[in-house]
Amino acid sequence: MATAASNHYSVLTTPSSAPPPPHSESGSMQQAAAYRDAHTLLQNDYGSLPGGGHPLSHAHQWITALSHGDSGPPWPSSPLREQDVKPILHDSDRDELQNSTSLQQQRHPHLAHQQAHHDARAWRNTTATTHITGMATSEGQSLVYSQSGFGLMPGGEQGGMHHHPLRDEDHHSHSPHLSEHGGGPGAHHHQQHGGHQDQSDEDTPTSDELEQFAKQFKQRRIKLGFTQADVGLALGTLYGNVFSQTTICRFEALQLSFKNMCKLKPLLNKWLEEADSTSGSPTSLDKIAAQGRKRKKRTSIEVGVKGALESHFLKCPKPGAAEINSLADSLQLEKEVVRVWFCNRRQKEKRMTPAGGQIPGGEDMYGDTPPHHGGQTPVQ
DNA sequence: ATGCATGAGAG
DNA sequence: TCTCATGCATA
Repeated sequence: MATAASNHYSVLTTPSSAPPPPHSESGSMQQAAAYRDAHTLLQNDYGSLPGGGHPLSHAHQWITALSHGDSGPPWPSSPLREQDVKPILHDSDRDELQNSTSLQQQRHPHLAHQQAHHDARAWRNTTATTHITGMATSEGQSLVYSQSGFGLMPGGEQGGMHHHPLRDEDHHSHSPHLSEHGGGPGAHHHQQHGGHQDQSDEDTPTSDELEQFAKQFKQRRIKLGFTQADVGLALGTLYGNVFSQTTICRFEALQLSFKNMCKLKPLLNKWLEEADSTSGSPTSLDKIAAQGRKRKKRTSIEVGVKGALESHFLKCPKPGAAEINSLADSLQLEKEVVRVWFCNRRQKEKRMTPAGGQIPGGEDMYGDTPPHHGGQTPVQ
């Protein structure tokens, strides 16, 4: 296997002999899939493990602030309309993926990071309903949906307004912990769909909206027998924007930024429609060739070192070059590794709530304890 | 599901 | 250099 690890970058899913729709029965070997020695066979097996098996111990949700006393949703109705999707094409894409013409049709350099300050919203912990009726038998579900929507763009964003100068930046001037809402008042919570639930794919969806959609999406996806990886590839086939299992997973787990969620929602929504419409049609669909890429092997940071890093992070989330150098030296890690670690750490802090971290009652490092909206069932 | 990594864009 | 979006590789 040693040799294998050097190349073949997954995506070998090409089981033309895809099994029939798992509609039949359900709840048979659900979690089994999660532990079966799958990776020995396929690597993209992970997609089939969600279901009733995962404990979701980490319980995502970015709670961070924004305890608007109003009934308004935690998220601001940011004017994000541009759904410029960025196809995954880095350097290897054009090399290895050049054959799959359908892909990357558009690549706006102006992706921009108008992320603004709406990533630290309070997602409600509504992981409930993790039930899975159907089951993704295997990743081999040769995506059975016609490519009807091929080439069509979501929301008509391609129309030409996928690009607005909106950009607030994170302004890391103050304590990085406080993210954007500097204390509440600055909070931007207004949009409230009081009366009608728009959001079909246009209009900025609300946090609640996204949450529900994500949940529904996951359920349907599983019922249809698709894995997260399948969906990711399907999106590429349908719109030319390939996404990885990771992204789909994060979407379902609501671990993306608000803007990002909004951007992906329309795509996933369309996919759902397609998949649903053609759920019975045996349309073959070859997947994109694997993307060979010589990526640096993931550095495994040992627990002890991690602890040290975390300690430093608590003290100084944004260490300077000097600090990083010192740390790297102390921990005997590459400077780059340390730097990246901090970057990732910050991102993590921004997106989700550190499991078992500062949520309630405890000491929330953000100086803002999110009020647990009573009403929804806790994680099941 | 998540950790570490890459890369684009802005400062 | 940081943030932010995204993903390979891995637990």
